[in-house]
Amino acid sequence: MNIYSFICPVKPRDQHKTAQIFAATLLLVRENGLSGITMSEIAKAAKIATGTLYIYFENKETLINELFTECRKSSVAIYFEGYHAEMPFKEGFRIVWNNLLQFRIDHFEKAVFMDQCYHSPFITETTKELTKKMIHPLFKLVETGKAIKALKELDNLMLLTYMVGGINEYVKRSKYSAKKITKQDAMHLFNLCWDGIKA
Amino acid sequence: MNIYSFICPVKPRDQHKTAQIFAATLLLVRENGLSGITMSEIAKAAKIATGTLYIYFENKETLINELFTECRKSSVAIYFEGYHAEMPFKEGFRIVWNNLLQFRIDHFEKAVFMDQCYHSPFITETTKELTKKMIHPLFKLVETGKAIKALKELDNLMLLTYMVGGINEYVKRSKYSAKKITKQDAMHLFNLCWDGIKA
DNA sequence: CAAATAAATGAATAAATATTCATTTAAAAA
DNA sequence: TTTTTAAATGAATATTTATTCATTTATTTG
Repeated sequence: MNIYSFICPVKPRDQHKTAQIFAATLLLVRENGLSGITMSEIAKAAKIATGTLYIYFENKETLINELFTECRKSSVAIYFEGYHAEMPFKEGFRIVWNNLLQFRIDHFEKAVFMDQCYHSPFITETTKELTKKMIHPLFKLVETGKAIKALKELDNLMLLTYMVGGINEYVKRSKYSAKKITKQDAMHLFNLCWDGIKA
Repeated sequence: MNIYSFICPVKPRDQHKTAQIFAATLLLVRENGLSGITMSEIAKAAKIATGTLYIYFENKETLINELFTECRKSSVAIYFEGYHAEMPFKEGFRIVWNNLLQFRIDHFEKAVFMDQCYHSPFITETTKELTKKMIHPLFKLVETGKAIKALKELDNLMLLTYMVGGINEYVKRSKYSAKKITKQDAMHLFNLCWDGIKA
């Protein structure tokens, strides 16, 4: 009997290899779409045998759900880097907004993957609920903004989707036209957003 | 020899049945994602035999490419309904904006399908180029807006993606939370957009 | 070091899915 | 009505892809 049986219900895994598998999957999804990936291709791209994949993940569904959760987690972790509640609201908002943009630029493949997962049959209800909770801090941010009259008194969802939607779409189209997004572009884009949502 | 051999290179098809197939595909993609559809399921949902599907479409790739093109065409056709170049700019812009929103509400399944296709391995370069040209009128619209100093002097892509991205994301999230979008919501959302992009 | 245990392999199998085609049914022409 | 042609069918086949497992390789323990 393994000592982990009591301490940890999950079998310990080589973190490096897990990361390799995740990276390979993201790469392939960006290149071929969620409907274009196969387990053997993932294994090949991760430089492991197909069988090894099944040591790390029970099946394809599990792999995709775990990767989705990991992507959400890592994205939210970045969103609030450098943010402090005591900052003037606009300054804090700009930091979060910039982090949102930067995440999508730096980890485009994660953004693409999460996008694709939205309508996929792979993501389970459990994963959906779990990852929904993770973005709660964003809702809190816009709520604060409304409370101090910095933002328009509108539905949270509306403010957030307008903020996020514009970034998403711009980064997506820019990547496809091989356009590099400059600091100045980012500033202009922020102003578009801010002028729209400020009270 | 069939008279169409010279007049039209494409075999004439029962329009009604083609529409049935398209509708079935859109329904299934909305429900199960692009990676979750099979040819036999499409046939079943369209109430025809699998073999019949292959009379209408050479293969799965062709079916999806033709449907994508059809979705783009029908969307752009709607965008400029009621718009006239002689209108005051903001009025015309509002009409197009509203049509964009309304299309995504009324034909959500088409929006989902097109979204999914973006990163899919099915859509060929030819289709991408073809459909890219179709959205040219939207670029012209924002260009006009800039020319008369109604819109900020920013990159076309930036203005357009910010306009479209917000709508996309809002409709998407609303549908998933089973939220009905009211006329008032639409007005608020328009103001978010307009306040952001106006000069 | 040898023995025992764990991890990795990838060819083989099972399951799912695209595509075909011999046959049937419907429509048009004679 | 009979003959000819076109359209539709869906079971059968081919292909692709998920998953398994007997075997090999690496690691840990005594």
